[in-house]
Amino acid sequence: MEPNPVIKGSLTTIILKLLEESGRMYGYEMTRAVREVTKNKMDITEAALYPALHKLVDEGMLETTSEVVEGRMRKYYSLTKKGKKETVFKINALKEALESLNIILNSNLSNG
Amino acid sequence: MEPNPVIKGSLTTIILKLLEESGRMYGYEMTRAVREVTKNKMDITEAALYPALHKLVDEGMLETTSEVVEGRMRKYYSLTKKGKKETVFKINALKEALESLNIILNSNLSNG
DNA sequence: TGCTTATACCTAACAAAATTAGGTATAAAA
DNA sequence: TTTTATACCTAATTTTGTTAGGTATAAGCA
Repeated sequence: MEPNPVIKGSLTTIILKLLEESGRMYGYEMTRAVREVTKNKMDITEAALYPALHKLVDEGMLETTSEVVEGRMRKYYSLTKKGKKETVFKINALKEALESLNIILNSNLSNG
Repeated sequence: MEPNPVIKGSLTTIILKLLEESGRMYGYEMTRAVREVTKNKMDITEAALYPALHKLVDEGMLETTSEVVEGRMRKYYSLTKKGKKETVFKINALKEALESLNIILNSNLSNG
């Protein structure tokens, strides 16, 4: 059973949501957290994740601090003030979009 | 209140779902149907829709019949046998992906 | 009559975002 | 010592949607 890819366009919002919940996380940790909470059904790939993280930093949504832990580098990301505001909007927009999509996927035109 | 864009990657599945429900529809009708069932919250643009329809025809998922109704051309689309099978898979995959996304958006790591 | 709105199809150029397919490096386990 | 896990990353390509149009008919309004 292969995992679903991330629904396109939702990756940025997923990142923001994870950071809103956790305070700070590093990239690799995000990939594991998503696998875990979705029981391996969703997999965010590192090749999509890292560029998305860098873009959010460029946009002023995230800030980073780097640490070396057990001989390996970790780059922690956290929300900036601007990022916190944006997170609220993005999550609401995505939730609304998901509701619309659910209406279509669950509609039964012949009965409704 | 501007409508949400379609969640990227879901347009194909939306088309298949509409045709599974309705049997046959034409492009313009699909844009109206989506607006109506979602109460104007989702808007599928014709510039995204028509290329997506053509691609599905190329892939053998849809077949078309053209008619002139009230002086205007209508191109009706319906699912092929292959398209019907594919529709089941695509809808299930998208529903699973939405469930995973909902888990993340509704997760409260501090309480869970 | 002329203008606008609704219906109905479409494409080209561009941008955004993810995929494919790698690469580097350390630590731990087999 | 080879593999697995951790941890970062990029380049080229593909997929998909957006922006910004175009064509044409019919109906409604001024």
